[in-house]
Amino acid sequence: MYAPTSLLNLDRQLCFALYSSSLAMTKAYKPLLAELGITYPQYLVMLALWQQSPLGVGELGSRLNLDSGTLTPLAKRLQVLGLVNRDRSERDERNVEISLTAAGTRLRARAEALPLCILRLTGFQLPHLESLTSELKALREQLVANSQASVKAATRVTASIPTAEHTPGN
Amino acid sequence: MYAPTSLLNLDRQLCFALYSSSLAMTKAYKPLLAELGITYPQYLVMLALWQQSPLGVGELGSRLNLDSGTLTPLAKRLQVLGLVNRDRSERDERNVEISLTAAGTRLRARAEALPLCILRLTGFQLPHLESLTSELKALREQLVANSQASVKAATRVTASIPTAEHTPGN
DNA sequence: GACAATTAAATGGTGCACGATACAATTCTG
DNA sequence: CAGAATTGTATCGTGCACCATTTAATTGTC
Repeated sequence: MYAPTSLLNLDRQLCFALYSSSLAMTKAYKPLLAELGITYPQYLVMLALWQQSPLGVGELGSRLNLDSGTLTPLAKRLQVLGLVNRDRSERDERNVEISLTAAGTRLRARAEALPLCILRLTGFQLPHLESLTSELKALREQLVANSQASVKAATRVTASIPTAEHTPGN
Repeated sequence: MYAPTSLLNLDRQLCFALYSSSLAMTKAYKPLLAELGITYPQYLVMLALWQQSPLGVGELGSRLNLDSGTLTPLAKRLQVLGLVNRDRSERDERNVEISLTAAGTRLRARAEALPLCILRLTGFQLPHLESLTSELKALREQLVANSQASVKAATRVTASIPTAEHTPGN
């Protein structure tokens, strides 16, 4: 059985290009991160904390677009590694603040070599890499905004909650 | 603690842009695929099979860049859903052929609406989407080729297997 | 100031991804 | 043609992602 080219062709799908290049990127990082003793999602958390520490679980989640079900166990593993602390906020006991330990801060120096290693692996020129990065950021924002709009529109119908604004017509 | 802009800045990372836009894409597909009763990786397998069926596990893996540890249980779930068959090849009993059932073939018609739905969610023009797709494909190929080269080079050193060719000298 | 809504994390369950290993069928080699 | 290497799947263990639910703390309201 064979189907000719169509809109469903695997190699035409943006979704698949995104999916497989993201997995390939993760694999490219893996041996480099293994030397630091962390996984790829753990590295992303460290990147966020190297920019600002401490960060609450929720704030971390909104920066990385991950939820507490992902971040709670991940942060616990980083804690076991001695890279972060997890402490309840005193002002609001609901909040858990993730902060860098001394070892976590020190790790940053060893991580600084990574961006250049990866740049080389891509074979891209820096400006090209940067424009691709910002295009993907724009794509993500579009998807998040429009997906939410669709869900909201559906909710509005099923729950019949009247609202003042117009929904952008899917 | 606050660190100013640097090469490690989260929003500058191509890896993070890829990672988060890929997850956002998966979430955008989720409600659409829920109506078909399948998950996103299952959808990718179906895309491959709609192009050609049957496909061996290995062939499927090389098209999707996934290994048997991922595909075997995934294909079993598709089998439980009644969308595919899994049969040992008669010519070579090691091979397991994944083939569409009648229901699996029928599902294609319902999936044909998806690409346009997603195109709308991206807010992109079709040519823009296509160029981004092929750029990501090129990126993936670069990463796969260069990552393998690095690993090979490392293996060559540690195992001291002499070879004739030069390794691209990162 | 009790009590209902809201908010923030944590928990439990499912489905990937993937490395390492195991196992069986096939192919290669002497 | 017997044993060794190779090949193709399956299995197991770990670590995500994410949904739905739970629990605890805070805020809003009467």
